[in-house]
Amino acid sequence: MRLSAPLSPAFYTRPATAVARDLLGMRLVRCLDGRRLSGIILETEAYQGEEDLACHARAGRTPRTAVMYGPPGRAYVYFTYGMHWLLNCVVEPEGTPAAVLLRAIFPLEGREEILARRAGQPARACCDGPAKLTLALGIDGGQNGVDLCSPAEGLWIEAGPALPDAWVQTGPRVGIHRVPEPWRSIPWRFLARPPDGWVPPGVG
DNA sequence: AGCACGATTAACT
DNA sequence: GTTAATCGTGCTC
Repeated sequence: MRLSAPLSPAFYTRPATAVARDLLGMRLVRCLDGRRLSGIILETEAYQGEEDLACHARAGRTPRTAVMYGPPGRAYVYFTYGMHWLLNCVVEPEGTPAAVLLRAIFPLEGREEILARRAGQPARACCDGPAKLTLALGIDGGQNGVDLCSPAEGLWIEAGPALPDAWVQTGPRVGIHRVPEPWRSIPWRFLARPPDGWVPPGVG
């Protein structure tokens, strides 16, 4: 596939756990006024189906969850705690509500602007949380529903360096302590831990 | 119409 | 370890 091409719909038309694992190492790209910001995805969580009581789709199809019922490869951006925007990508075929939450990136392009947007934060901690990365990349409710398989709307995901399984840890999803078992403990969090000093290849 | 709570973060003790 | 900030959403009355 062409370099710098958004991942195709086929990538997203799969179970949330598979997409969540394979998104590790991919490059999240944000275009703002012609400037390109990007980072390597290092942490994700899978949310799959109405049965998954941690997934917003547990409430069925509502105005908020409608995007998750739509075509795969769209952004699902929602607002929480009265102040934070969180970015997901919709997965599974249309009609099947599922999404993958993006929780952390390794800043690459536009590092200066990213750090400026995260003023006061050390570089190491500037994008290591789901609400931190949306702030760092200028993502909010305006991006809800955008097509991540097209560069037209300034937000997409490209191929990046493959990360070996040895670097990937799994565990329970974060921040859902009120959710009943087995959903509270099911290991649908995927965290890449590259060796110290690792820098993604092919970047200037 | 009212209410409890949230896929969080930063700043506390 | 604890807690305030802050408001959309979904549920109950």
